[in-house]
Amino acid sequence: MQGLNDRQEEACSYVEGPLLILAGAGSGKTRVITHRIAYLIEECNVNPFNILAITFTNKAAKEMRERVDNLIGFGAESVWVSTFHSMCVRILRRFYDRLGGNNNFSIYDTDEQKTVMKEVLRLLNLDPKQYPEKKILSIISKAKEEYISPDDMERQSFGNFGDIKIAQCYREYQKRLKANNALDFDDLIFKTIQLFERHPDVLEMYQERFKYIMVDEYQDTNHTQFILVKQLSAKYRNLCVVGDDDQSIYKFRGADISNILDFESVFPDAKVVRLEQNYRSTSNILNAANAVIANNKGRKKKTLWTDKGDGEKIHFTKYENEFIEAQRVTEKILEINEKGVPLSDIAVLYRTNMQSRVLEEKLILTSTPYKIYGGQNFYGRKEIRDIVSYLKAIDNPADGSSFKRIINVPRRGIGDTTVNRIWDYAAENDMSVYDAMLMADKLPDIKRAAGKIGEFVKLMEGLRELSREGDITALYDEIMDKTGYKVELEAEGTDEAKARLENLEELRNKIIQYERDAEEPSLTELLEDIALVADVDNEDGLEDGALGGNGFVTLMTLHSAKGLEFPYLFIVGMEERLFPSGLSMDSGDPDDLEEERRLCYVGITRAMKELYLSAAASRMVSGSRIYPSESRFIEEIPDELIDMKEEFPGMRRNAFDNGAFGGRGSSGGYGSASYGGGSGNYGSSYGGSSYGSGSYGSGSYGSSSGGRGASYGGSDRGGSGAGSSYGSTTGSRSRSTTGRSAFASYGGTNPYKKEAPSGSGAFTVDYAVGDTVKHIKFGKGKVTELIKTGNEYEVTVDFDRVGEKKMFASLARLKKL
DNA sequence: GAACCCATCATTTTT
DNA sequence: TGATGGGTTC
Repeated sequence: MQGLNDRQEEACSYVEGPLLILAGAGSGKTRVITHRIAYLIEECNVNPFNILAITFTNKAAKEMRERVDNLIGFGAESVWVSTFHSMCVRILRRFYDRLGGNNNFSIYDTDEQKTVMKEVLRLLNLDPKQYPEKKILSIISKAKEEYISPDDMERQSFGNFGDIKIAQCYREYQKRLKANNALDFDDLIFKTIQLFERHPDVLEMYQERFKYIMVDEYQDTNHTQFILVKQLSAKYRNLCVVGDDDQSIYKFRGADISNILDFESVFPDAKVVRLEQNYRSTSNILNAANAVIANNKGRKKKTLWTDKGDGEKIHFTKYENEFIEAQRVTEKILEINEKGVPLSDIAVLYRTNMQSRVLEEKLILTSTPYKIYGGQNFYGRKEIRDIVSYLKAIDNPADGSSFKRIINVPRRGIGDTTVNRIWDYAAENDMSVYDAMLMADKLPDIKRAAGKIGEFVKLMEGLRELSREGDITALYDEIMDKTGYKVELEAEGTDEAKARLENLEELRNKIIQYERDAEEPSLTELLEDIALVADVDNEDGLEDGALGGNGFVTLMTLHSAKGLEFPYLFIVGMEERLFPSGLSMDSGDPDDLEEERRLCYVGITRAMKELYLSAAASRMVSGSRIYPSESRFIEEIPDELIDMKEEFPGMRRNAFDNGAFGGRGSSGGYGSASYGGGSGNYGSSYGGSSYGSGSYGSGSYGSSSGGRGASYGGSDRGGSGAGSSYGSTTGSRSRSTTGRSAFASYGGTNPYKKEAPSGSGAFTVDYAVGDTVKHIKFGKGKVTELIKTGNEYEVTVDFDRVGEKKMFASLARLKKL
């Protein structure tokens, strides 16, 4: 086992019996797992067929698959590398009938769950205001994660009225799912456990198959996943779990940290190996992370170390507000980039998605290519969901949720009333909605719409007929064609419609690709892939810079950064009540705060070379301006590791030229003076010498404080300088990433927004002089002037209400009328 | 069935 | 502030 340190080697060669590998951040965890698999096969003569490696995300599974294949070569393909969920689907597709189900079940996502829950609420005559489906679903999900059945729940309610109602919803929901021949995500695990419990022969078959089991990211497992692992490993007891309790950050979605903390009491003969040597960060960064996490009580003690040098100190700067914070972070990024660091080596992390917005604005302004991770994914888009629903309805005629989605899309004159009548009838008679539709003309009160239903059924029958031929691409084309979906979008002709058509074309490509790559393509399996693989787009993004390009800056939440690393890292918004979040502080459960601290630990340990932390002295939150103090996590970093600064408007130049002023804890004097009574009217206190006057003027951020007139009048330091130097390089790259995903973000509000294609500095407008446009704040107006300046447009609009305004097109977000 | 208006509500997210 | 969803109106 070349290239492994002693601890890593120990972890790899301990193969019999339970083993807990406590793998600190950056300690070469994946390496250990893959090498351990290799060791099992090559040194212990274990048949690869008998090895199971479970991960959490598809991405991780894919990565591990590749690494195992590379390391082992022949025979590697028989190792099962899988996520919990896809493993369970595979098992249930074979044996769900043993539980009285249909092996051809559909998998429901949150949207479809909501549809079902809405029906349940209607059926039980519950007020959706009192029982919001989202809340009920989350309670049910929690129950399922704890392996609690509807009966258990009712028993545990001890007569509490509300609880009983929820238990009833739970029972009815399961009933409706069953009628739809569908399972939700939690069911996948739940039903597998149930299958194993009720059918020991099936369990034993899998126990024989999986003699050696490895679970990655064990700190993220929930209770049912724990049960499942325990069941599978009960016979041979060769269970190796790998994780880091300090990186447990998913309690809110059911992760149970006690799984890892109590591993040794559940398996008293377990061996524990700690991987504490970090290969990622400088020792300053590491020591800061160690110091922060040391404040947590419930943890397995671990101290990361490295033989790398100290490196630079961690930088912390407190800025006046979130705009300046974003501004300065952007400038700093460009500064680092100019030294030859590709943008892909730089990331900005934040606690909440909302914080990305202001950063985005500054990055657009400076034409800095960026990419936001998180938010809406490809399969979440309306048009994709629509067509996928057609496919699902064809594949599984019992799938009521999918039918509900498409029955009137495109419009075919089947209204809610008709739909409700059919659905009610189906529920009352315990039949599928499709069967109810088949006899629509016999249903009471449906006479008028019966003909339309008949046509729809005929359409679906035709498509199902075609689907039997097995050519999914042809089926897709027929759906687009025969339903009129394509024609409708084409007729619309808007940019949005065009973008939707492009997305659908992308879906078609994915289908073609699937049919080409799959061993035995089937509609069922395709839909399964779609259900279980949330986002296919994110894959290539991060490595762009590694290919020699400049790449783009990565923006993401601290959560999504887990498992990644960046040479230059910014964490913004280090403020009390933002990070740690206010909710975690108020919850009363001290572990919530500890989880925030773990999140901070995860954040810090993402940094390899340099770490820039920042906070804003004032920030807009939920519509009002607040004045947070800096995060306790900053205080927890030892003085000698961190370089503390404050930059405030009046002293701005000093702050900038002289570097630090005021040591820690000196925040009192500065800034507070300039905030007057805290009325949010900070605008007047700066805009002084060093900054172009209109930089933060009214129009752009909508702060109604008049006075400045045209927004962004002056030239912005970072803006003009960087704009020209980055414009050309970025323009050419935008397309090269992944085509469609060249758009700046999947998240945000409008995935089709024309502005700000990441990577391409080229911003385009769809209006011209003379057009009537609408501004979100100023209302309607006429474009009187449109000047292209570099990558931007300066647009002048004569508004009906407020007169003439000059603004940057990328920020004004004008809509052509 | 679409266009508006008002109220409400605002962590983190994968499968 | 702003997005979103429900309800109302034409």
